[in-house]
Amino acid sequence: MAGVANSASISPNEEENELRKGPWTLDEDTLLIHYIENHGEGHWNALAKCAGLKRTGKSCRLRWLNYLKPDIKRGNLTPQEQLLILELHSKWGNRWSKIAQHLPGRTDNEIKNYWRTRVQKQARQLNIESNSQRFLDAVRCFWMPTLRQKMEQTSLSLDPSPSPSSYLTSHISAAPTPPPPSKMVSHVSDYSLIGNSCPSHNSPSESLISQLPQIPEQPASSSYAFEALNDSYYVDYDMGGLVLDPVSEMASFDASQFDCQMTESDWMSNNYMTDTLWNMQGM
DNA sequence: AATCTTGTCAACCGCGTCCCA
DNA sequence: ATGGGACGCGGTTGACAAGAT
Repeated sequence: MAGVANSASISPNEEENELRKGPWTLDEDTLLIHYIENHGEGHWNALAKCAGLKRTGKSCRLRWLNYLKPDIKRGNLTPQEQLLILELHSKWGNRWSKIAQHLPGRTDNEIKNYWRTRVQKQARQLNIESNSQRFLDAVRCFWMPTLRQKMEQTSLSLDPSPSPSSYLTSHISAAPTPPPPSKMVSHVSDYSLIGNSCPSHNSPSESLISQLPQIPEQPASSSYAFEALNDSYYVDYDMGGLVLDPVSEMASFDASQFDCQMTESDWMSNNYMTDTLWNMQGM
Protein backbone atom coordinates (compact mmCIF):
# COMPACT_ATOMS: atom_id res chain seq x y z
CA MET A 1 0.00 0.00 0.00
CA ALA A 2 1.22 3.46 -0.72
CA GLY A 3 1.76 5.85 2.09
CA VAL A 4 -0.72 5.97 4.87
CA ALA A 5 -1.65 9.15 6.64
CA ASN A 6 -0.71 9.84 10.23
CA SER A 7 2.65 8.16 10.00
CA ALA A 8 4.89 9.67 12.65
CA SER A 9 8.26 9.99 10.92
CA ILE A 10 7.85 11.39 7.45
CA SER A 11 9.68 14.22 5.84
CA PRO A 12 7.82 17.34 4.74
CA ASN A 13 8.27 16.24 1.16
CA GLU A 14 6.80 12.85 1.89
CA GLU A 15 4.00 14.49 3.77
CA GLU A 16 3.29 16.55 0.69
CA ASN A 17 2.67 13.38 -1.27
CA GLU A 18 1.00 11.53 1.54
CA LEU A 19 -2.22 9.83 0.58
CA ARG A 20 -5.20 10.30 2.80
CA LYS A 21 -7.38 7.45 3.95
CA GLY A 22 -10.57 7.15 5.89
CA PRO A 23 -13.72 9.23 5.75
CA TRP A 24 -13.96 11.92 3.12
CA THR A 25 -14.24 15.54 4.15
CA LEU A 26 -16.65 18.05 2.70
CA ASP A 27 -13.79 19.82 0.98
CA GLU A 28 -12.64 16.64 -0.67
CA ASP A 29 -16.13 15.87 -1.84
CA THR A 30 -16.45 19.36 -3.28
CA LEU A 31 -13.16 19.06 -5.10
CA LEU A 32 -14.12 15.74 -6.60
CA ILE A 33 -17.59 16.84 -7.63
CA HIS A 34 -16.38 20.02 -9.27
CA TYR A 35 -13.61 18.25 -11.09
CA ILE A 36 -15.91 15.61 -12.49
CA GLU A 37 -18.48 18.22 -13.45
CA ASN A 38 -15.85 19.96 -15.52
CA HIS A 39 -13.83 17.05 -16.84
CA GLY A 40 -15.96 13.97 -16.54
CA GLU A 41 -15.15 10.74 -14.75
CA GLY A 42 -12.65 8.04 -15.56
CA HIS A 43 -8.83 7.96 -15.50
CA TRP A 44 -9.14 7.98 -11.77
CA ASN A 45 -5.48 8.13 -10.85
CA ALA A 46 -4.90 11.13 -13.06
CA LEU A 47 -8.15 12.63 -11.86
CA ALA A 48 -7.06 12.36 -8.25
CA LYS A 49 -3.83 14.21 -8.97
CA CYS A 50 -5.34 16.86 -11.20
CA ALA A 51 -8.15 17.56 -8.79
CA GLY A 52 -5.64 18.12 -6.03
CA LEU A 53 -6.93 15.24 -3.97
CA LYS A 54 -4.52 13.35 -1.78
CA ARG A 55 -6.38 10.15 -2.48
CA THR A 56 -5.82 7.14 -4.64
CA GLY A 57 -7.73 6.98 -7.87
CA LYS A 58 -9.42 3.95 -6.50
CA SER A 59 -10.68 5.84 -3.50
CA CYS A 60 -11.96 8.67 -5.70
CA ARG A 61 -13.80 6.25 -7.94
CA LEU A 62 -15.42 4.53 -5.00
CA ARG A 63 -16.44 7.79 -3.39
CA TRP A 64 -17.99 9.03 -6.61
CA LEU A 65 -19.78 5.84 -7.57
CA ASN A 66 -21.08 4.96 -4.13
CA TYR A 67 -21.85 8.34 -2.68
CA LEU A 68 -21.43 11.48 -4.74
CA LYS A 69 -22.87 10.55 -8.10
CA PRO A 70 -26.04 12.61 -8.63
CA ASP A 71 -28.35 9.73 -9.44
CA ILE A 72 -27.59 7.78 -6.28
CA LYS A 73 -30.82 6.93 -4.54
CA ARG A 74 -30.93 7.33 -0.78
CA GLY A 75 -33.13 5.76 1.83
CA ASN A 76 -34.52 2.34 2.54
CA LEU A 77 -34.93 -0.20 -0.17
CA THR A 78 -38.50 -0.52 -1.32
CA PRO A 79 -40.24 -3.91 -1.23
CA GLN A 80 -39.88 -3.99 -5.00
CA GLU A 81 -36.17 -3.46 -4.75
CA GLN A 82 -35.81 -6.00 -1.99
CA LEU A 83 -37.70 -8.56 -3.99
CA LEU A 84 -35.65 -7.90 -7.05
CA ILE A 85 -32.46 -8.30 -5.07
CA LEU A 86 -33.65 -11.62 -3.68
CA GLU A 87 -34.66 -12.86 -7.08
CA LEU A 88 -31.53 -11.73 -8.81
CA HIS A 89 -29.35 -13.09 -6.05
CA SER A 90 -31.05 -16.44 -6.34
CA LYS A 91 -30.22 -16.32 -9.99
CA TRP A 92 -26.73 -14.88 -10.00
CA GLY A 93 -25.37 -15.25 -6.49
CA ASN A 94 -23.05 -12.58 -5.14
CA ARG A 95 -22.78 -10.72 -8.40
CA TRP A 96 -23.50 -7.43 -6.70
CA SER A 97 -22.52 -5.23 -9.54
CA LYS A 98 -24.64 -7.18 -11.95
CA ILE A 99 -27.59 -7.04 -9.57
CA ALA A 100 -27.09 -3.32 -9.06
CA GLN A 101 -27.40 -2.75 -12.80
CA HIS A 102 -31.05 -3.64 -12.45
CA LEU A 103 -31.71 -1.32 -9.53
CA PRO A 104 -31.35 2.23 -10.79
CA GLY A 105 -29.74 4.50 -8.26
CA ARG A 106 -28.58 1.68 -6.04
CA THR A 107 -24.95 0.72 -5.77
CA ASP A 108 -23.40 -2.69 -5.58
CA ASN A 109 -22.01 -1.70 -2.20
CA GLU A 110 -25.45 -0.86 -0.89
CA ILE A 111 -26.93 -4.10 -2.15
CA LYS A 112 -24.06 -6.07 -0.74
CA ASN A 113 -24.52 -4.40 2.64
CA TYR A 114 -28.22 -5.10 2.51
CA TRP A 115 -27.58 -8.74 1.86
CA ARG A 116 -24.99 -9.09 4.55
CA THR A 117 -26.79 -7.18 7.27
CA ARG A 118 -30.40 -8.10 6.65
CA VAL A 119 -30.44 -11.33 4.75
CA GLN A 120 -27.52 -13.11 6.30
CA LYS A 121 -28.74 -12.09 9.71
CA GLN A 122 -31.81 -14.23 9.15
CA ALA A 123 -29.65 -17.16 8.21
CA ARG A 124 -27.73 -16.81 11.42
CA GLN A 125 -30.92 -16.70 13.42
CA LEU A 126 -32.08 -19.85 11.71
CA ASN A 127 -28.70 -21.35 12.36
CA ILE A 128 -28.26 -22.30 8.74
CA GLU A 129 -25.76 -21.28 6.13
CA SER A 130 -26.89 -18.21 4.25
CA ASN A 131 -25.69 -19.71 1.01
CA SER A 132 -27.29 -23.05 1.64
CA GLN A 133 -30.16 -24.44 -0.32
CA ARG A 134 -32.27 -24.44 2.79
CA PHE A 135 -31.96 -20.77 3.28
CA LEU A 136 -32.54 -20.00 -0.37
CA ASP A 137 -35.68 -22.08 -0.21
CA ALA A 138 -36.82 -20.21 2.85
CA VAL A 139 -36.28 -16.93 1.08
CA ARG A 140 -38.32 -18.12 -1.88
CA CYS A 141 -41.09 -19.65 0.15
CA PHE A 142 -41.60 -17.01 2.81
CA TRP A 143 -39.85 -13.83 2.15
CA MET A 144 -40.37 -13.26 -1.52
CA PRO A 145 -44.09 -14.03 -1.51
CA THR A 146 -44.56 -11.60 1.32
CA LEU A 147 -42.72 -8.89 -0.51
CA ARG A 148 -44.92 -9.55 -3.51
CA GLN A 149 -47.98 -9.14 -1.38
CA LYS A 150 -46.59 -5.95 0.01
CA MET A 151 -45.92 -4.69 -3.48
CA GLU A 152 -49.45 -5.50 -4.49
CA GLN A 153 -50.83 -3.61 -1.53
CA THR A 154 -48.71 -0.58 -2.15
CA SER A 155 -49.37 -0.58 -5.88
CA LEU A 156 -53.09 -0.41 -5.18
CA SER A 157 -52.61 2.75 -3.19
CA LEU A 158 -49.97 4.22 -5.41
CA ASP A 159 -50.36 7.50 -7.12
CA PRO A 160 -50.41 6.67 -10.83
CA SER A 161 -47.80 9.31 -11.57
CA PRO A 162 -44.31 8.01 -12.19
CA SER A 163 -42.13 7.62 -9.16
CA PRO A 164 -38.48 6.80 -8.68
CA SER A 165 -39.44 3.17 -8.29
CA SER A 166 -41.69 3.10 -11.30
CA TYR A 167 -39.05 1.15 -13.13
CA LEU A 168 -40.23 -1.87 -11.22
CA THR A 169 -43.88 -1.17 -10.70
CA SER A 170 -44.36 -0.54 -14.37
CA HIS A 171 -43.01 -3.97 -15.09
CA ILE A 172 -45.24 -5.47 -12.51
CA SER A 173 -48.42 -3.95 -13.76
CA ALA A 174 -47.62 -4.99 -17.29
CA ALA A 175 -46.86 -8.56 -16.38
CA PRO A 176 -49.07 -11.40 -17.54
CA THR A 177 -51.15 -13.51 -15.23
CA PRO A 178 -49.05 -16.23 -13.69
CA PRO A 179 -49.73 -19.84 -14.57
CA PRO A 180 -51.74 -22.00 -12.20
CA PRO A 181 -49.68 -23.11 -9.24
CA SER A 182 -47.91 -26.37 -9.63
CA LYS A 183 -48.07 -28.88 -6.83
CA MET A 184 -44.79 -30.39 -7.75
CA VAL A 185 -41.74 -28.44 -8.62
CA SER A 186 -38.73 -30.57 -9.01
CA HIS A 187 -35.95 -28.07 -9.34
CA VAL A 188 -35.07 -24.88 -7.64
CA SER A 189 -34.27 -23.40 -10.98
CA ASP A 190 -37.83 -24.18 -11.99
CA TYR A 191 -38.94 -22.23 -9.01
CA SER A 192 -37.12 -19.20 -10.16
CA LEU A 193 -38.48 -19.47 -13.64
CA ILE A 194 -41.99 -19.85 -12.43
CA GLY A 195 -41.35 -16.74 -10.48
CA ASN A 196 -43.89 -17.15 -7.77
CA SER A 197 -41.71 -19.79 -6.32
CA CYS A 198 -43.80 -21.60 -3.81
CA PRO A 199 -47.27 -21.74 -5.24
CA SER A 200 -50.33 -19.74 -4.44
CA HIS A 201 -49.09 -16.34 -3.49
CA ASN A 202 -51.48 -14.38 -5.60
CA SER A 203 -48.60 -12.48 -6.98
CA PRO A 204 -49.32 -9.52 -9.18
CA SER A 205 -46.80 -10.72 -11.64
CA GLU A 206 -44.45 -13.34 -12.76
CA SER A 207 -40.92 -13.18 -11.56
CA LEU A 208 -39.35 -9.80 -11.95
CA ILE A 209 -36.47 -11.59 -13.48
CA SER A 210 -38.58 -12.64 -16.39
CA GLN A 211 -39.24 -8.98 -17.08
CA LEU A 212 -35.60 -8.16 -17.33
CA PRO A 213 -33.42 -8.26 -20.40
CA GLN A 214 -31.95 -11.67 -20.99
CA ILE A 215 -28.53 -12.04 -19.52
CA PRO A 216 -26.56 -15.28 -19.65
CA GLU A 217 -27.00 -17.25 -16.48
CA GLN A 218 -24.79 -19.41 -14.44
CA PRO A 219 -25.83 -23.04 -14.21
CA ALA A 220 -28.83 -23.84 -12.06
CA SER A 221 -28.23 -24.78 -8.50
CA SER A 222 -28.58 -28.31 -7.32
CA SER A 223 -32.00 -29.80 -7.67
CA TYR A 224 -34.31 -29.90 -4.74
CA ALA A 225 -37.69 -31.51 -4.44
CA PHE A 226 -40.78 -29.79 -3.13
CA GLU A 227 -44.20 -31.18 -2.85
CA ALA A 228 -47.29 -31.32 -0.76
CA LEU A 229 -48.42 -29.04 1.93
CA ASN A 230 -48.18 -29.68 5.59
CA ASP A 231 -47.65 -26.55 7.55
CA SER A 232 -48.22 -22.85 7.46
CA TYR A 233 -46.91 -19.66 8.93
CA TYR A 234 -48.22 -16.28 9.55
CA VAL A 235 -46.32 -13.62 7.72
CA ASP A 236 -46.36 -10.03 8.70
CA TYR A 237 -44.57 -7.31 6.88
CA ASP A 238 -44.33 -3.97 8.50
CA MET A 239 -42.21 -0.96 7.67
CA GLY A 240 -39.55 -2.91 5.95
CA GLY A 241 -39.53 -5.71 8.45
CA LEU A 242 -40.80 -9.22 8.22
CA VAL A 243 -41.88 -11.38 11.11
CA LEU A 244 -42.79 -14.94 10.50
CA ASP A 245 -44.58 -16.78 13.24
CA PRO A 246 -46.23 -20.16 13.35
CA VAL A 247 -49.77 -20.03 12.13
CA SER A 248 -50.97 -21.06 15.52
CA GLU A 249 -50.05 -17.62 16.66
CA MET A 250 -52.49 -16.07 14.27
CA ALA A 251 -56.02 -17.35 14.27
CA SER A 252 -57.09 -15.25 11.35
CA PHE A 253 -54.45 -16.62 9.05
CA ASP A 254 -55.69 -18.11 5.82
CA ALA A 255 -53.51 -21.14 5.31
CA SER A 256 -54.56 -21.49 1.71
CA GLN A 257 -52.67 -18.32 0.93
CA PHE A 258 -49.42 -19.58 2.18
CA ASP A 259 -48.89 -23.18 1.55
CA CYS A 260 -45.31 -23.84 0.69
CA GLN A 261 -43.99 -27.06 2.00
CA MET A 262 -41.34 -29.59 1.45
CA THR A 263 -41.11 -33.16 2.41
CA GLU A 264 -37.61 -34.20 1.58
CA SER A 265 -36.16 -31.89 4.11
CA ASP A 266 -38.96 -30.89 6.32
CA TRP A 267 -36.98 -28.35 8.18
CA MET A 268 -39.31 -25.45 7.97
CA SER A 269 -42.22 -27.20 9.51
CA ASN A 270 -40.60 -28.11 12.74
CA ASN A 271 -37.19 -27.40 14.09
CA TYR A 272 -36.41 -24.18 12.39
CA MET A 273 -39.58 -22.36 11.76
CA THR A 274 -41.52 -23.26 14.85
CA ASP A 275 -38.79 -23.29 17.40
CA THR A 276 -37.07 -20.31 15.93
CA LEU A 277 -39.37 -17.55 14.88
CA TRP A 278 -38.10 -16.16 11.70
CA ASN A 279 -37.76 -12.61 12.72
CA MET A 280 -37.13 -10.44 9.75
CA GLN A 281 -37.43 -7.10 11.38
CA GLY A 282 -35.36 -4.47 9.74
CA MET A 283 -35.44 -6.09 6.37
C1' DA B 1 -26.12 7.18 33.66
C1' DA B 2 -22.74 4.05 32.19
C1' DT B 3 -21.45 0.17 29.75
C1' DC B 4 -22.03 -3.40 26.53
C1' DT B 5 -23.91 -5.34 22.34
C1' DT B 6 -25.57 -5.19 17.84
C1' DG B 7 -26.54 -3.06 13.40
C1' DT B 8 -25.36 -0.13 9.62
C1' DC B 9 -22.70 1.50 6.01
C1' DA B 10 -18.68 3.98 4.06
C1' DA B 11 -14.31 2.82 2.87
C1' DC B 12 -10.35 -0.17 2.20
C1' DC B 13 -8.02 -4.23 0.29
C1' DG B 14 -6.71 -7.95 -2.72
C1' DC B 15 -7.37 -10.01 -6.85
C1' DG B 16 -8.99 -10.75 -11.53
C1' DT B 17 -9.79 -8.79 -16.06
C1' DC B 18 -9.13 -5.67 -19.72
C1' DC B 19 -6.54 -2.83 -22.66
C1' DC B 20 -2.67 -1.04 -24.81
C1' DA B 21 2.08 -0.47 -25.99
C1' DA C 1 3.05 -12.96 -26.72
C1' DT C 2 3.55 -10.32 -22.70
C1' DG C 3 4.15 -6.98 -19.15
C1' DG C 4 2.21 -3.16 -16.77
C1' DG C 5 -1.25 0.12 -15.62
C1' DA C 6 -6.13 1.09 -15.04
C1' DC C 7 -10.31 -0.42 -13.73
C1' DG C 8 -13.97 -3.10 -11.56
C1' DC C 9 -15.64 -6.53 -8.39
C1' DG C 10 -16.47 -8.96 -4.14
C1' DG C 11 -14.94 -9.61 0.59
C1' DT C 12 -13.78 -7.45 4.76
C1' DT C 13 -13.00 -3.92 8.18
C1' DG C 14 -13.86 -0.31 11.33
C1' DA C 15 -16.20 3.82 13.00
C1' DC C 16 -20.28 5.35 14.54
C1' DA C 17 -25.15 5.04 16.11
C1' DA C 18 -28.83 2.92 18.29
C1' DG C 19 -30.66 -0.22 21.39
C1' DA C 20 -30.28 -3.27 25.38
C1' DT C 21 -28.82 -4.27 29.96
